[in-house]
Amino acid sequence: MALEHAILVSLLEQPGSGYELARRFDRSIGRFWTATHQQIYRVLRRMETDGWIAVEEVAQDGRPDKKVYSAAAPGRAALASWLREPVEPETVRHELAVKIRAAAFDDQAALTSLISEVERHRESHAALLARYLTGERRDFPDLTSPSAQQELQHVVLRGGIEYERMTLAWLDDVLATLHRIAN
Amino acid sequence: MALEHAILVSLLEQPGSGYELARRFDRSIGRFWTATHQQIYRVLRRMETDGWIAVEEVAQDGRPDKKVYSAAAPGRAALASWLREPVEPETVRHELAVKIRAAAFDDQAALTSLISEVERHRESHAALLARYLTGERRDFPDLTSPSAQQELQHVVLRGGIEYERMTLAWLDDVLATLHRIAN
DNA sequence: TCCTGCTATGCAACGAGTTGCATAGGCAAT
DNA sequence: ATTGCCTATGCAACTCGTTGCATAGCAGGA
Repeated sequence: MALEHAILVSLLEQPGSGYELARRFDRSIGRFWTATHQQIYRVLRRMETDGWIAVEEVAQDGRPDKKVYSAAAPGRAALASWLREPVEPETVRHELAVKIRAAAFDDQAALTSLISEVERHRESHAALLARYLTGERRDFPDLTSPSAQQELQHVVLRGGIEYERMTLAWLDDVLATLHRIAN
Repeated sequence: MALEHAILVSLLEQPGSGYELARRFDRSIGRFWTATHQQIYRVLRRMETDGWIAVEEVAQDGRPDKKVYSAAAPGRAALASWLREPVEPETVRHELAVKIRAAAFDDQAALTSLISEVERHRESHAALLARYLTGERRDFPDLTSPSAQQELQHVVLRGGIEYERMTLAWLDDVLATLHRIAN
């Protein structure tokens, strides 16, 4: 279980409310660990009960109040001991790959609809890659001596960028293959 | 939900028992859709109740009996309508990426233990890539006119191969970065 | 002989994750 | 004026996925 830990890392990088965390998970972190707002709120409450995080109620004008969370000492300790545990292999759930193999057992129409699905998929990966690259230029300009935190955030982002590049190239391969079959 | 569909595809490619399916999921399909044997048995029973698959009890000598499942017409129909639904974006749960960012908030010892974790991770990806490449040579020799099924299986495998190559390169980048920070 | 490991299936309990819905004020556009 | 969207938090019900355990026969090695 690592949602707690992903939240702790995010709060250490920058304190925030459940809502803000949910949006961060939709952006950068979310590509490595997805979570909905309900999940986040539930886990935040548990973490607060366990003393892993501290809360501060913040009144805002023009907007509902929010609870700003930040990592507390027991949370840091929990994160430290988790860091020393062995890493589990990443789990991938690639629905598209299953569909591609499924297309062998269906007709021409299914192939055509799959092609447009793959194209749509390709679009969204291209858009995400563009967003990553923009973020990289903004957040990681050439520095003579970046901090450890920046270096680590950057290498994870580079992983995302390379993943998207690889995926785009593979989707092109998939499209070429589907067209060859459908000809 | 796509475990049903992944099982259907696997049964269409080749009928088999729950146990055999579990092993297939540990091999090829498992890298695109993971499932434990308990999950598989539970879903198989549901699919049988719904008439998606047919069962045949097969006695074996020297081994326990097994139930060999195969896809039935309603199952094929369910697969066909699923194929026409929009694809959801793949979900990735990349614990290692979270740990790398977490390392910014811990000490030198954590960094050292993370480095050996990344190296172990790298080993297993290298081993998987080797297995994929062996499988590719075995299952997809140069053919003048491969079947649609072969083409589709092959393009999915190429995706796995490229994913592993990309991951290996990234893990090297991660190791270089971690060493730079630890120096 | 005992221990380990493989084939083969399954139950029970729990924890993780999803879906639908609810509240509630403010802002912007139609 | 009403509709729709954004911030902000949360409950309830459900399904999915994991973990631990159980059974049971056979094979192979210390």
